[in-house]
Amino acid sequence: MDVDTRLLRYFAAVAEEGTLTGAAQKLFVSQPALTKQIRRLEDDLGVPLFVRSRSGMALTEAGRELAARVPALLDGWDEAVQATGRAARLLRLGFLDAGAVGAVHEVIAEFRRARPEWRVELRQFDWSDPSAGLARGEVDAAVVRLPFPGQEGLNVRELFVEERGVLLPARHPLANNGTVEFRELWDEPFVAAGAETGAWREHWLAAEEREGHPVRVGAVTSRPDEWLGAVAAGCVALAPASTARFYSHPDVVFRPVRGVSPSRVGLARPKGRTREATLDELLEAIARRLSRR
Amino acid sequence: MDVDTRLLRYFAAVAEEGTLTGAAQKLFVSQPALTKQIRRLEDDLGVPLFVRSRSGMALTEAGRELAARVPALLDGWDEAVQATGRAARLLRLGFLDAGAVGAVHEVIAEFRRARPEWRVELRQFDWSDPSAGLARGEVDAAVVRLPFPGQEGLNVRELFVEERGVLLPARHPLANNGTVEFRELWDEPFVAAGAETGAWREHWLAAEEREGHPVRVGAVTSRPDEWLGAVAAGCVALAPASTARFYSHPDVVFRPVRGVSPSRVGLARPKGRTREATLDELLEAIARRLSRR
DNA sequence: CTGCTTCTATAACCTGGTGGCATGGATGTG
DNA sequence: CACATCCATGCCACCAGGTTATAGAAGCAG
Repeated sequence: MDVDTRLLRYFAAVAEEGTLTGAAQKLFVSQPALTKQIRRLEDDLGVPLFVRSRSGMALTEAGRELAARVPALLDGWDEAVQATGRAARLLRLGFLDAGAVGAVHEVIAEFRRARPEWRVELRQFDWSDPSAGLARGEVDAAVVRLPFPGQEGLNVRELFVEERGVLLPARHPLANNGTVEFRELWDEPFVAAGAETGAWREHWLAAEEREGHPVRVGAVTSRPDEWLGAVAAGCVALAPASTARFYSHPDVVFRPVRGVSPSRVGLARPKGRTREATLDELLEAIARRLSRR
Repeated sequence: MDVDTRLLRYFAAVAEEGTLTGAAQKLFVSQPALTKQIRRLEDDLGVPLFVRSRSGMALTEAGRELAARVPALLDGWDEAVQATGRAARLLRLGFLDAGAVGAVHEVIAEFRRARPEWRVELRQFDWSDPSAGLARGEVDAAVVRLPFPGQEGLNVRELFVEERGVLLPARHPLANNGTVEFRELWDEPFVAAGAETGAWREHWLAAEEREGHPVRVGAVTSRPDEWLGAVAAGCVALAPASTARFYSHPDVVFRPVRGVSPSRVGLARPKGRTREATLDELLEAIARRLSRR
């Protein structure tokens, strides 16, 4: 019988979490999708894995047998992926926005000179996965924005802190001010990340700094160009200061904001994985460079 | 990064076989499908796994690393599937045609009385997989028709031998004869299994008994009802004698044939897997009953 | 008892992955 | 020089998997 490792991750998440709803949030998928997948797994195996109830999903005996084996299988696969990367002398780095990556390109160029036999791949991820590919094991390490959901399962090293400002349509009245008070933005329509990103979405809507004032969501997007487009079309969005340097749009302006917490940039890698010395070397170099700011 | 175990089996087959074309036959898929899948695996990993040449596919260093780990992962998964079956007291048997299964139903009924806590699931597979689900690990054991491709990788025990005859349209001139000479059928349009089944297809077209005379394929099908339908519509097809007892169609008749080898029925199970005592017990009972004929 | 909350299940719809067939291109071989 | 044997590509059909919206069941508070 064939399965996708994705399905195994789903199963493991539900087994651990005990509810579909909860697991769905951690996995960045909708609850109905999980319902269907878990049911399909049971159908394929011909064996019930959970007992459903109002309070959630409890493992059956067969489910416990499976749950006992799945983590090792997933780890085994991740290790195999890592091994092919090692064999091919490839290091994969994930990132979300050009701002956070900043001087990383220079570090990589130096690294390349020092270790010409290695290749470094820099992959950009969209905001549907705030872990920049780490959650799914698609990269060896990632430059991330803290905080994000799933962070606890990773090894995260904070690098630096950056003020957040706001992107405004060029014609917006506040676009003339030097600095904007966050309070003035409370009733503006915000660009938000997808609902599946939970706390990450909240953080970029600055839900905590609103003193209970409700959020108006004007657009939902997960990619930088759509994001700028939405602002040009009349929405507003919080953004780290570096955004102003790396992205630009004729009808969008960036203004500092008083009253929102800063954005923290970190370097993340999987927990407790076998260490690849060359990767450590690169990450160390990146950390040194970025922390300096 | 997520993969389907199917993709891993594909990779393992190509790695072992050394050619896409050859592996495709063993896997019962088309060669272009394999080409695409292997390429996708390489793209996902961001690492080339094979070096292509006119003579086939040679593993790269990274490919060897992967090939060294994949079998263990696949075995691990199969074992996990088996474990859930054990925990749920479930035995899965695959079969292809009602004829070969014959008295198995009675054996199962007896077994059920003796071990009421166990459940036996009898699953029918179509001819796109002559191993009746064993190749993909979908069953614990299977009643099969020998020979079939992939047989070497399994533990096969021959049970009995059964003459093959021919299914003819009722209005066919030969339908009046008592026994048909196979030679008389050489130019008839045959119903065949899909090209992906290789030697299995050949065997049921009796390619070896034609003394080089070419085959005329009148229809391709993988399911019993389509198969009978094709015969009713004017094709002919070889079939084991038991077919006459288990399938019937108003416009189709069965006649014995002289000059084709008989069909051998066997009981197959995965090689070198941990033995489940209860499964052994059931298989032993089936073997005893079927061999008696 | 009623309304709210918190679970899972179902329905309708959309998209992209996966496979099949037919065909092309490259490269040794009789 | 034709042929056989590989792998790659283009086009098409289908289904698995996702999303949103909504229903259904069951505790819990007033």
